[in-house]
Amino acid sequence: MADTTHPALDVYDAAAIEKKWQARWERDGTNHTDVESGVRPYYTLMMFPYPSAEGLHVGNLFAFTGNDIHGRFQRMHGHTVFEPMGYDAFGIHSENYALKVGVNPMELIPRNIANFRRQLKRAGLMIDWRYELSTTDAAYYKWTQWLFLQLYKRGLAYKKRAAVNWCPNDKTVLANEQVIAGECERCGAKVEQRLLEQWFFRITDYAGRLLENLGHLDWSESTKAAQRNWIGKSEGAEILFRVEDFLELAGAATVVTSGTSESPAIAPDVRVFTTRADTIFGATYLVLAPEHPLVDRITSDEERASVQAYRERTAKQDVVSRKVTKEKTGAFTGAYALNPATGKPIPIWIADYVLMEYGTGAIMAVPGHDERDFEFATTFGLPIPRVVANAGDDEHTPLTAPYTDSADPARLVNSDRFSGLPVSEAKLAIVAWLEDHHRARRVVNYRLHDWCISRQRYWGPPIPVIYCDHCGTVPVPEKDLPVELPHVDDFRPDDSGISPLARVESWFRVNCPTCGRDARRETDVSDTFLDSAWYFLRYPSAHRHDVPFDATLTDRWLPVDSYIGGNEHAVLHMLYSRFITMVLHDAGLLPFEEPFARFRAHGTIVRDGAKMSKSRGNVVNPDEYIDEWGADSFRTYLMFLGPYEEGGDFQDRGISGVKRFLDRLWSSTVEAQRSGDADATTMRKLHKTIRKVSEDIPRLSYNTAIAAMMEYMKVLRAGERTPHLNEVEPLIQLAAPFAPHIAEELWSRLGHTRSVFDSGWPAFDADLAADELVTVAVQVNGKTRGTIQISPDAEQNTALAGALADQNIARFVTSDPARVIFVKGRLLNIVVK
RNA sequence: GCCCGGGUGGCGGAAUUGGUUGACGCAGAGGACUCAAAAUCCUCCGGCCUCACGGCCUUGCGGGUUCGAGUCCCGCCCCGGGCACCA
Repeated sequence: MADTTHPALDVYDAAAIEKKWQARWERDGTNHTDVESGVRPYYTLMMFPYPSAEGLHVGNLFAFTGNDIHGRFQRMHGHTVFEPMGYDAFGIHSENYALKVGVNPMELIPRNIANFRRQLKRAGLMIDWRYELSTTDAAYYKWTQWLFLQLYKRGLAYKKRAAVNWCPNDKTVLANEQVIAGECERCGAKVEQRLLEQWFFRITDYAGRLLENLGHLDWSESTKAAQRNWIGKSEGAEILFRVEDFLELAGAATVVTSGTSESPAIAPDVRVFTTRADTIFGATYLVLAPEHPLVDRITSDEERASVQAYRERTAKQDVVSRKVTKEKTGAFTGAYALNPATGKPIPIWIADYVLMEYGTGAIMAVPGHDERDFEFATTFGLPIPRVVANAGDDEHTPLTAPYTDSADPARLVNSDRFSGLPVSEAKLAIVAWLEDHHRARRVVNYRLHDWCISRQRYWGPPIPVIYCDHCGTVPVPEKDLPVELPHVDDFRPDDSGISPLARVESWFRVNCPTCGRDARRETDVSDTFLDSAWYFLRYPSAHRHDVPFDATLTDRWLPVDSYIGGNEHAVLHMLYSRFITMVLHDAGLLPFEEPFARFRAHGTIVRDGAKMSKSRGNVVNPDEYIDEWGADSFRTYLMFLGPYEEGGDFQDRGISGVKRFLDRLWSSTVEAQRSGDADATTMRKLHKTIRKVSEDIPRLSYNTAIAAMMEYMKVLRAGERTPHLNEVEPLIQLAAPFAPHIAEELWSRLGHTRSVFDSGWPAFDADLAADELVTVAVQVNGKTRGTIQISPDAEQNTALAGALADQNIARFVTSDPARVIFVKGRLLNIVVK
């Protein structure tokens, strides 16, 4: 094919020119990034897709196109832009599909990827395909396993037996993040509780930093808010309650014989966490989580049977319904503790509304000022004293409902010498007072849990650990990585809670790397979120086989300059990525601790007002639309249908407007080639458009940028005149990020030999954009009564004179103006009495 | 319950961040071209009143601040998303 051959002479043939330019870009390496030494590197990243069998989703394309426009815009501003693509191909989703069709994901995934690649190439994205990666390649997951080892080395990976979320349908453990309202995020099955040995990452060690750093990240507010919620910081105090009459309770004999380091002879303290230390005078009982380790020691003989029964009952209950059920149940332990504020004994109960995982697993119950405690006290007939009063109340006003306000008018009552203090002051004063007696300290708690990364499944990177009877848990030496995932015919999970890999003896039987004796591999694989928690580090170094990420390249390209993705990953993926980055930073392997300098969450696309779903049959298949309208129209329409960060409504009819715009761009260029005259009005509009588009693209305000170009198109084509080349050329450049193929085609037809993406960005000239006359709105008493045309820098007097010359305006000015407000070039408001 | 978004014509959505509400597009109406249709091009297009000039109303609801409020403040209602027996 000769370069000079144009697919059609004067008609915009999208299919032909898109094919032509995709081939050209590939041949010329137009989209190649000089990763080693390109000037002003700019890393635009989009969340990599899971390559499903259904093919590319419009949601993906919406995200990628938005990112691509931003990247192309940066390139036209002289940056070396790196826009890589990869596949998040491990995980339950792929595996379940593979099970359904009965084909090993090792065969399935490459097919899906090939289809994705084909679709992505049709969309005309500025991807450097030489850096493509898949998390399922051993060359990639070798380093995912390496990452595990780094965390292990630093004491951040540990194994514990824990009650975990078990999905009976997918037959695997789920992270808390993957349980939505008590159901499996993937399949919707009701999640159960199971006790299994699991690997965890100590993300809770980083809770404070993960929260703190959010303050200075340039991210979508919604994403930051979601992370804040998830981390769930709460500031309060831990207070010690001494168990009363402990010796009597435990029985003197027991105490003497078992007087070890545990020293049961000393009455134990119950440590509680509270954010309302101010209400301590109203704490009339304590509640421990049923699993609390102290329960056995303090339970009296009379209550032992009922306490035991209650504990067994809760243990059987699944994690979910325990948290959702609001009815208060519990059992009295027979023990009492001393309230350190009042010095009075209060009963100790156990109840499932207190969770062992949060705080200290024990609370001081203040039924008067906490809804849950109020319910509990009501159920069991416990006293409900008032220790906080509102403006109209006093210490005698009975409580018919819990009073939980802590804002201003609320003051302490019935609280000894603290009575009368506002809540916030009382909090500090009471904690300080108890602190002096070593009965309290200020504490910060987080809702965040450690990250469970074990999966009893097949389709993931094996966790690189070996168990040896002599040496214990031995991490696989780095030189032995990757621990390759074997091809297994029967990869179905079962109820055993053990990974399918445990059935492959030839694979898991190994020699201990330390002592050489018989040992066995860990048969669990790691969570997919670990794969995606570091992929952005891999892209620039995708060609390096000796290191996960090259120091020089990393320094050049990271942190990511612009990250775009869906808010469905606001918590999981984005939080884990930040955590992993911080860990690597602390290990001295990265110079920064936040991976994404700027993040914008894109919105979701619905169709005809309804969420797209297979069952509803309203899923947009990109291939069909690209076939019918061309990628340029499709891309531009996706960007036009709503504000990028909010998404929008995909309506089939709407795409024609965008297509018409591109048609007109085409014919205007063709016409302009047959000469034409430059025109001041058009130039003025052109420069206004350049300014608008240049401002809108960095803000991801793509819909208004396109609207601005359409507006310009109207002016350009107004009347009988033929447009001038100087009026059209810059428009081609402005449109190029949105519709790259047609832009390249028209650009080359105008005689340019280099890509439009290397042509720079049209300059905005304020002088050329300046209006000769502006329309000023004239109001009388704030109501618009007309407009006047005046010079943009005309003063108030001129404007007023002009306004009063207008009959319709003048008739509302019934007396001398009491006041005149003038906003230059905008508005004149005449105020009359 | 708490935390983020959002509510503007028949529809998708604009609005210089306190200054002419409805840009741009879709749908609709009328017209030009055509034997005709498609395509293309032009005009109109929030509601009510008026022959018209023009007037009144209108940004979820109710108040307020201001010369002026879609935009700011107070109190509500509804929709989408996140968190939630987290002490």
